[in-house]
Amino acid sequence: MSQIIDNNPTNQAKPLLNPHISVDCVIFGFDYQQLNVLTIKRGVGGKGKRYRMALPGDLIYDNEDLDMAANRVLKELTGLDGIFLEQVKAFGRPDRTKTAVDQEWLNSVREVPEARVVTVAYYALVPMKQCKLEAASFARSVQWTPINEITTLAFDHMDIMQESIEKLKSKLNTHPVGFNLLPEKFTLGQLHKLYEVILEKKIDKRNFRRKISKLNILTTLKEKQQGVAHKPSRYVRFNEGNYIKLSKTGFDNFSF
Amino acid sequence: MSQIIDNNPTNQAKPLLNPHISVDCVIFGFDYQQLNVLTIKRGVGGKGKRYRMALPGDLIYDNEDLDMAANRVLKELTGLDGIFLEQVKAFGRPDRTKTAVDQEWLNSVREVPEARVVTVAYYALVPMKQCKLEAASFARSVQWTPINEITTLAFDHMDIMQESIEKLKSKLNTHPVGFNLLPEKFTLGQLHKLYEVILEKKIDKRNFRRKISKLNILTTLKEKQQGVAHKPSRYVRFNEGNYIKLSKTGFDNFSF
DNA sequence: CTACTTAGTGTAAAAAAGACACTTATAAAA
DNA sequence: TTTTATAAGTGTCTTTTTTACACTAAGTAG
Repeated sequence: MSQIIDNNPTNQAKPLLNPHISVDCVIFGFDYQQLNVLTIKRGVGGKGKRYRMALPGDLIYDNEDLDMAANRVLKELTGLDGIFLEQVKAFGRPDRTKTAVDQEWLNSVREVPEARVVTVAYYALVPMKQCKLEAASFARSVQWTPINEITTLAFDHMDIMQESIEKLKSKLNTHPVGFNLLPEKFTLGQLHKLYEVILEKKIDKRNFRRKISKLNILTTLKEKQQGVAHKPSRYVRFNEGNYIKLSKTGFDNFSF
Repeated sequence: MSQIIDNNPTNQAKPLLNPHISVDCVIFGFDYQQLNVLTIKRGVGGKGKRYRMALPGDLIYDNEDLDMAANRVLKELTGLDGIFLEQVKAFGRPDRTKTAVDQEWLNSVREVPEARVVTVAYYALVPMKQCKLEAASFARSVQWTPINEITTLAFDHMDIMQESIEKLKSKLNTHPVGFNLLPEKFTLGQLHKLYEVILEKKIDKRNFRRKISKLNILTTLKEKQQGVAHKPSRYVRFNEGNYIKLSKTGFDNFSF
């Protein structure tokens, strides 16, 4: 926090007094095949078919906490509340909004388009099927995009996405947060695939199952998978009680 | 980043357009006994002996990157450059500067004391002995304070410090960054103590030494400790080459 | 020369990780 | 109805890592 102002006259202090502050959200979804991120398309310049892909985000409101702002953006796009959401970090390169295309869009939408914008990035893990995507007022469209098909994004959003992916990976190695990407009932095969996709490596099936089961956070249901052309799996459910107990003591050495 | 403005007239959007942005630094030092943090004292109200302890920080300058601002604060206080410095996260509670004492100080020092201030926290690891502490223009004094003697700080600086300590702990369990808190030459005993102090637990000496030595990032020097009332230790030196090689492949399972 | 202190070292047991292959239940295709 | 294709589900052995544990050595202080 800024408890300091440089009031030494020999230092030419130039405190930045009118920046903008925004949040941007990297919203992850898993479709049982690959990892996806919610992207929005925005018109550039306001007319024609030109558009630009970006991460969803917004300026923070007066009296609004950063976390609240991120939750607001998330809810506006997906309709979902109470989602796993964690701050990544702040991004504040002075030139991060200064390319020609970025400025063109800001001109059409901001009162002070040249203002410096510091953004606070968040990542969220949502059960993809439960999302009701709704193009917010600011976006021409919202869509899930597989992460390896995202090659360019507005501003420094590629950096933000990349850092969020790294954060997700390391989180997965210390906390079993993958459940947040799955519906209430899921199969161990789906969870296994999820880990392989996010960590980008093959994981031995038996070793995976052994390790997960030792965590004691899954309840196996009676219900079986239906309509699959192979031996159906028993569904499991995430068991919050054990997870919370476990969270407190911590599971430092959980990693594949 | 803020690529979104809510231009839907039914939503009463209240984007925050004149916040302040600052950086705050949690600067860790190790005196071979305990973990210390650099704190500053600031006069409150401008007269008398009343003061308030806080973390060092400053408003960011125009055209200054966040990392640069944190490095600037760090250098101003310690005289040191090229120090291990990592962002923790942004803190932005709307009321984080709103207590009476906090406002009193802001009144004496800010043009817009009631402005909302979002701060970006950093933590730094410095070799304590190499610091030449210098009270910056904004601070009445600067001093090292053992972390367990810090009970109150201005604003939300206690939260910031606490989260920084957590971050340091988990960093130490995945990356051997502890070296940054020690001078160029040090002993394994000192490093051992450092781990015990930061992680707040006893670590078996032989197991500690084995694990560290497997990392292959230390070079043992011929030089011995002098003037100690016990068997002198051989000094070791951190071996950057191996560390960098190791950093790339990552040492996921490094934890005590 | 005695007392005190930290340095420095190895081994055995337990736990975790890694490698590995076959049977089973279902749907789809022949 | 038989065959084929697909993912589910399961156990053991080997290697690696972790943990627990105790004595001798080299210096200073008194």
